[in-house]
Amino acid sequence: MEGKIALKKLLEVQEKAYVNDTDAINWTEEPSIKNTLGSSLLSLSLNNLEPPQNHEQQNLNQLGLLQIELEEVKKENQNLRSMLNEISEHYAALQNQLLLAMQQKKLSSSPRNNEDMQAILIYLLNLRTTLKDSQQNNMEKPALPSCRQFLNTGKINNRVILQEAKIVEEQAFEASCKKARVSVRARSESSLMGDGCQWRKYGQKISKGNPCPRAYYRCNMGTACPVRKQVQRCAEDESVVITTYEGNHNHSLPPAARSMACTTSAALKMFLSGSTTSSHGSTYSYSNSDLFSPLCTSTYYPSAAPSCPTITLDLTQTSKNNMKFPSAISSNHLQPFPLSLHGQPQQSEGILPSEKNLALVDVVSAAITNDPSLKAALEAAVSSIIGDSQKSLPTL
DNA sequence: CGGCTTTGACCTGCGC
DNA sequence: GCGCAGGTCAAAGCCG
Repeated sequence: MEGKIALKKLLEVQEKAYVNDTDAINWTEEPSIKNTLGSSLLSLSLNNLEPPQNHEQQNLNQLGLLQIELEEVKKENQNLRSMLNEISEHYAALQNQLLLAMQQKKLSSSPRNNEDMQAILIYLLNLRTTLKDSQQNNMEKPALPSCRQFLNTGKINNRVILQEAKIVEEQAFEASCKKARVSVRARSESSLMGDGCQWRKYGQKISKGNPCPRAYYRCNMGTACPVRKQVQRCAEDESVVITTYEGNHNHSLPPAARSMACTTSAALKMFLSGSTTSSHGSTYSYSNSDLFSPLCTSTYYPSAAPSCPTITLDLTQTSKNNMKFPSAISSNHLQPFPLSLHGQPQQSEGILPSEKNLALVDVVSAAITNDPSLKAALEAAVSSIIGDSQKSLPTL
């Protein structure tokens, strides 16, 4: 009985040691086990003294059993320890993976990491190509730089390539701006849109399919300013005036002209950036939210000259909604944007201001406070349709 | 008289 | 090459 108790205590101690995640137990040095086992064996041997002969043999047998059991427990202990180590290793590995994943997620939001990712992609592509080539040509496995080496050496090159690509893109955009034309459709009784620039008429033609003549104007503000514009009434709706601008001003612009320039420039940028991904097909339309929502729409109409892309800003919907802009309101009511591409005529028929119109503009101005693009669009619309009431109105 | 508009002629590009 | 349409030129006319 005492031997069983001693063994039971031994197992309890061992179990306690595992639960407390203690190190290996030195069974010979552990005092509690040593004492328990010693006293148990002592009592066992004392009890077994009578009758001495038979009991001695039995005790020896029990001791042997205990030793065997002890060995088994030791083995189990070792197994459990190895399992614990394995689990600990897996836990550490998973923790590292988690940390890595968190770091990657954090870095992926930065432009620098995008650059690294591009470099890594290039590295992987190079790696794949090189391995493919070596496989196809039955070559030996080529010496490849490590990803880190590649990043350190190739990142600079990749950066240069990216910068060059950006420069080429910007140059292409500037070239497109010079060639591209911006057309503004506005509902107006006036033949000309007041935009702050001075224009000199140099020609007039009756174009095919439109009984209304087309007038040709040249910017008269700067010396040899290359900007030209065409003004023509819409054949379908003669209340709509189509004004087309071409070229860049080589002089400073008044605020009203800058407003229009801002809008046309923004529209042109949007169009040109969009054209890089969309084919120049039949009709390209921007949704209202793209540019001027909800006051007007912007639509790309295929130009008569395919080599010269034209974007049309359709401002006629504002007038459909009784959005008549009072002539007395200067575009300075709204902050002009410091962009310059196009400028526009000053001559326009004035529309007398009214309190209703003023209130309307105030409401709209308040509505667009948090929307810069809408602000620019409204500003342009105001400046283009208001015109300069002081100027006389030429007839087409 | 100077600046601007008008208007017919001319030039150029494109399609057939 | 020819015709057409769009774009430009320049002389004449108009206006302040």
